[in-house]
Amino acid sequence: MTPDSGRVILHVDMDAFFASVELLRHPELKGLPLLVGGTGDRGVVAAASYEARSYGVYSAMSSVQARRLCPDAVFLQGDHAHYSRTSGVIMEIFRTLTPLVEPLSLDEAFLDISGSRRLLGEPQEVAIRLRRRVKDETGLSCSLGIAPNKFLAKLATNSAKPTASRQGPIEGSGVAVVEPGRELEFLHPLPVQQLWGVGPVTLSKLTPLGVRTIGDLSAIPQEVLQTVLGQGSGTQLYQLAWGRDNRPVVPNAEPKSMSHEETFAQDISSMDALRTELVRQSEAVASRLRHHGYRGRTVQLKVRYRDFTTVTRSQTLEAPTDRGTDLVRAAWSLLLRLPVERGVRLLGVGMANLLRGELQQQLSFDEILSPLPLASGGVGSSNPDLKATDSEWDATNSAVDAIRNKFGAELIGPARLAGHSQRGADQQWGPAAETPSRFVPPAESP
DNA sequence: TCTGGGGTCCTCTGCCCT
DNA sequence: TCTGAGGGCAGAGGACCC
Repeated sequence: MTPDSGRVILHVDMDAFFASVELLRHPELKGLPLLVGGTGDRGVVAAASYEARSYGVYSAMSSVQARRLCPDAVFLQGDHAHYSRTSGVIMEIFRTLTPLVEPLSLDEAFLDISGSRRLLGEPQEVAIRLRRRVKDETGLSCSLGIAPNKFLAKLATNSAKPTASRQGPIEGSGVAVVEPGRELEFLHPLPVQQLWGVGPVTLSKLTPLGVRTIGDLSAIPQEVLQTVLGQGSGTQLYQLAWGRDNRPVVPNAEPKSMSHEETFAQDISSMDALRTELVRQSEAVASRLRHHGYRGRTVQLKVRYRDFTTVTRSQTLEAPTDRGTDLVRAAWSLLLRLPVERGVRLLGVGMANLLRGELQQQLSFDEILSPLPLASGGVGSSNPDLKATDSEWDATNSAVDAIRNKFGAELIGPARLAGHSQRGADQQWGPAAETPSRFVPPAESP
């Protein structure tokens, strides 16, 4: 028996979500191998239809490799905004069941229905009804797992999923239940890679210990795992191997960081071009911070070189900020300390140490000693004698956000970005190809 | 043959202070 | 005054997840 007895956790995972959403917009593609993701040579597959999966293509595979394995696949540049809207509709359906809904990503969520058995009925019946409702209201299929905790519920979902074949998906059970008291019977035969936290590196440390299944892992003393994997990971994996996971379903988890990063179609070695990218990304992060009502203290810079070595640098500011100018200043000083001549493949800017809500703004020395009226120099003036104050920056940012909300993000921005096209959310999975691999008619607007 | 973007969490190291 | 131990914190990087 696990300590989780009494809880009823539902895990829902949409089947091939992005690909299925595209099939609703392009019904003529039904039955064909379909890939969604970054169509360029540096892109990756975000989702593959079950027909495409039967060729060995899976999500996170490089687009080049996916094309090689399945040259006839239709490859669509993803439309993140559309998937996000569809996800919102699905999450609202979940919330009619219980307020305890924790989205894991656009296509996955945990629901805690522990207290609702009398109201909703037996968990399996609840899951079957929910699955039918999602299908009726969105046209999309999902798989569900029910168990006494999150970890087991998610594994249960995997066992309920459809499988791939050249003829299309072979239906799974759709709903799988791990009954209380039978957790280990379900868990221990599974391969150890199915444990949360076991990736290639951890697997390579476990294999010499003779660990193949979760049951094998559970037989290793916890102290040995702590020695091999570290205190935290060793303890966590041992607990999971015994089916123990008491993490609650958290409906509104606060973000710990926000970032924006981009792989370029060609490597960049010019400082001027990198500065432009840095300004663009800093503005994007700052805009999101303000939109969600956060400020942050730690600015992070990420650089990936041509040879794929990746370095990160960070700087903690004296006061939290949500201003693009502050991010640019800190990120630029970090970038100046790195060699870029060999070519930068990816650049990223992020903010961590987030704080919520309006904060008391401390006056800067500039403001105390020489407050300048906005009209005298204007915000962002390059003349140091005409520097804008903090409150002027905040007022400007508010105005810019309002204009962007009303007319679009491209309309207004830093002078440095004038004439540079803004990168859209549809490049989430890497740069797009200049020409599509197969012609697909544009989707009609919803 | 390569390897996206946006995250979280953990570990290790070096520095500062007591 | 010097030195070492230990705690707290920031920074860097690795591993992992969807």
